[in-house]
Amino acid sequence: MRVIKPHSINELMQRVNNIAGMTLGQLAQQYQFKTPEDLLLEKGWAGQLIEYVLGATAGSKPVPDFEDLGIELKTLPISFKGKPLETTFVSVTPLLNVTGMTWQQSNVRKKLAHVLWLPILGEREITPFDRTIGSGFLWQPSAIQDAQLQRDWEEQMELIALGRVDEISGHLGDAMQIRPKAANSRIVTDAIGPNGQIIKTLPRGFYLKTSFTGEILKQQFQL
DNA sequence: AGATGATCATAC
DNA sequence: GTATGATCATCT
Repeated sequence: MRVIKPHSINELMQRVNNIAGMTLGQLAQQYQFKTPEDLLLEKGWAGQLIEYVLGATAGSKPVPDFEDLGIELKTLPISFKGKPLETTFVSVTPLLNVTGMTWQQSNVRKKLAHVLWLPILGEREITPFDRTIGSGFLWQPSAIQDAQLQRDWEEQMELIALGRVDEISGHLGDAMQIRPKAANSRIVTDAIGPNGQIIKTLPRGFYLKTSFTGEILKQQFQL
């Protein structure tokens, strides 16, 4: 038995509204999911549970979670104060063949074109079972937000194009940063080196900083 | 405390 | 290794 995919945005949002206020544990029981004691070994558990419950279709394919609707699902752990507790992974950072790439055609922009944010009260002192699901909402970047992301993307992708990937750290970027995205720090992938040669480096990913997602929450709930 | 760097599971 | 889902652990 699996959940059938939602056939409209309205249907999707009805499902989202129906799970608001429930705990992850309640939801997990209802759908025969096991709830881990902690997320040490299952960091993606909440996201995968919610995907299943809402009828997401993508699996591990590089397409939006709700492909037909063009919507990407992102769970967002928040504190008691309603602020994001973690950065939000967006996509892997391309390190080869980046000359000529544009923000308009980037994977980051495509991923963030239409996002279903689902806040979850995720303080570490709350066991996964008791974490409460908040009110999910749809979001599309404003012109200002898009420009903000574009600046960060272009600044950091330029360094990569110039063969300076190893100078990149999480300190760069106003709204979006580049950080490691790998099973461990010994994993390597190809990138452009300082002299234009191919070098081995740690795989990276784009992450939205908590200040940026915090503003998204603010704009949504402070109205 | 908050942010950066490191890491975990799974499918292919 | 890459892509999906992210949070953990450590340092400042």
